[in-house]
Amino acid sequence: MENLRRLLPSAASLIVFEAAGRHQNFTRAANELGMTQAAVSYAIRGLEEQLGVPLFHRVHRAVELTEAGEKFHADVSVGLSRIQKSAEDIRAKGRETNVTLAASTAFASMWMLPRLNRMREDLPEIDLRIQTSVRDLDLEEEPIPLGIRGGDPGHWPRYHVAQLAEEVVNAVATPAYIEEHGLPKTAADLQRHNLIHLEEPVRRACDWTEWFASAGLTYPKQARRLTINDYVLVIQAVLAGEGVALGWEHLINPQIRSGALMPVAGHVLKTGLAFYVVWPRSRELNAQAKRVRDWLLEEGRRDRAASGAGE
Amino acid sequence: MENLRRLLPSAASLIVFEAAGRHQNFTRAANELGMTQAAVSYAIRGLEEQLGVPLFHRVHRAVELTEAGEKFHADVSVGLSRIQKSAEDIRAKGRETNVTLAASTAFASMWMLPRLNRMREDLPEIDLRIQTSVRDLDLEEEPIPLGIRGGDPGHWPRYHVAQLAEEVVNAVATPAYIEEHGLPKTAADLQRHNLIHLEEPVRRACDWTEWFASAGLTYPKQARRLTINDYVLVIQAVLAGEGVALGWEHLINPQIRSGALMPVAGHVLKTGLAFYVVWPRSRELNAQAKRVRDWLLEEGRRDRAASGAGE
DNA sequence: GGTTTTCCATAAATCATGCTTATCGCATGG
DNA sequence: CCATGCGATAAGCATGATTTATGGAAAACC
Repeated sequence: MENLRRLLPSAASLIVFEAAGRHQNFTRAANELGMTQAAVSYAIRGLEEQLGVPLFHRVHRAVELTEAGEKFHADVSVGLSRIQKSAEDIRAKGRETNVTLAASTAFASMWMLPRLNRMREDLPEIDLRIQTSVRDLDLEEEPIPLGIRGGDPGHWPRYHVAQLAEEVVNAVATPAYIEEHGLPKTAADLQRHNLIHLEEPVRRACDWTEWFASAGLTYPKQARRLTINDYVLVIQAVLAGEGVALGWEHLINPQIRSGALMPVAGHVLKTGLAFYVVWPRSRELNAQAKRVRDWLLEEGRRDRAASGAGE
Repeated sequence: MENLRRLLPSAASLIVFEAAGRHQNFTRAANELGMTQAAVSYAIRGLEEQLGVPLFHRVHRAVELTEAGEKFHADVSVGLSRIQKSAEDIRAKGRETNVTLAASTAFASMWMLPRLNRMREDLPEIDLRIQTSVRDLDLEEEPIPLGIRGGDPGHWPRYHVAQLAEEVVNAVATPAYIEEHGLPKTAADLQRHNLIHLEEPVRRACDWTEWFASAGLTYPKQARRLTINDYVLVIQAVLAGEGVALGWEHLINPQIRSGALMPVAGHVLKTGLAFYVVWPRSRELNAQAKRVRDWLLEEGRRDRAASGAGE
């Protein structure tokens, strides 16, 4: 196989030839390509010299492909169109401005939502789309580059992971509730309060039993028990003054900082697990997704710093 | 569909990319292409800017294709190799130096053979191959660009034709024969001579009957009759002093000029037909075949001029 | 039939881009 | 720790692509 560069030193003339052959007319080809007729003539002549064979008959005031030109044109068309299509696909993909993030409704509404404005400021050209679902999606199957997951990364060997926040579980209530029912100073105090339960149907979430256990207590049998199957609704119930619930620190930090919620009982549960930004190893993040990922992680760091400073 | 030239202004970088992707190594690609590593780096960077997507990971002291690069490389490889193959085919065909000419054995040995040296001088780089056959070949079926035919071009509408020589039929003998048997001054004289007959099995050829008729005579019943089925052998028989035969002027001109044969009886038959160089309309002559055709025609003109001057 | 139009080819001049040279940086491995 | 290997980068250059300007020839038009 000959060296392609020696065979076709002026690859650009292939493009010219393709257009010229298609039109069988140099002037029109020149128009299409945004160049002059003379340049087309020059390019074709060069190609003919390279190949040692005329590609066009010059006849009347027109040109038409020779037999060799016809054949070559067919092949060049096919070859170039394949390359062109590929280039267009790649460019289109590179230009895509939307990045989809798979997350739980809790994360979406309690972590992302308060930060969307900031994100719009930092990454104005990125169109973030949040895909919420009841169970963690398999990103390898979905056309989704990024996800948020809580748990043990050892269970997701097919994903890259970057930690966003530790799993820290607080008992929280509103100032109004505390005013009415008194402040539970210890975990033991809490056993007399209205505890709101999350019954997460799919994802793992710690419950009061676990929380009390971590405080060295057992979960109190209690009459006034409210169970809700959605974390967002649990927090809304707390905000409505219905009682005390467990809240993931990274999700309720904004409300704690604003004073809407207060941690109570002086005990937190650190499960040793964490929440992660994840993306499949099988694909590559495009530039935009990378920026979103980095922004999320940076935001996580900012949040930790803010909490740390606040303590 | 976007303008390909805007999409890929530097088409040459495709070739560079193909090599670089194949080697996954810029330095080696540069070697293969006969350029410097810097140029490869530059070309790839340009392509990446065009596409808006990195094509290679720069890692350690190496590069490897990104996902996008991988895909693009596959398409570029296929596309370019198709074009390359086509270009190679065309070049090979253009470089072919052999030209085949289909002709009768008579034309081959009596017209071409004496001129081969001259042709080798005039067209030294062309390797002429003469294909002789008993019947005129169908050049559209055979991979033969040029042929020699005698007859009426109206019968070959699918061929381009260019006249090489009129059909002029002479009665000829050797000086030795004339010395021995006396010079036939008229056609009538010939009726007492040893007439050698050609019995052409396939191609049309005029015979003594026709010749005498054109002279206003009838073919003489004659005892000493020699019939040969090959024109070359007929002439050889004449040269051997066996008698008088009919000879196509354009074929025996060399011998007439050299004195080896002499036209006798003061009568020639012009049939109104002619001999032609022919080539099929369905294909195009390549450059070499054209040169051979033009040389043949020029040689025909030279021959006529020489005969005309000689008269 | 002459004039105009419409093609392509060609020559000269210009411009730009692709390429080279030279150098640096960085990571690896002896 | 230095040598080696490989890429990136910057600056300058040269070639080749492109333009402008012109000519020619066939066809179309009046």
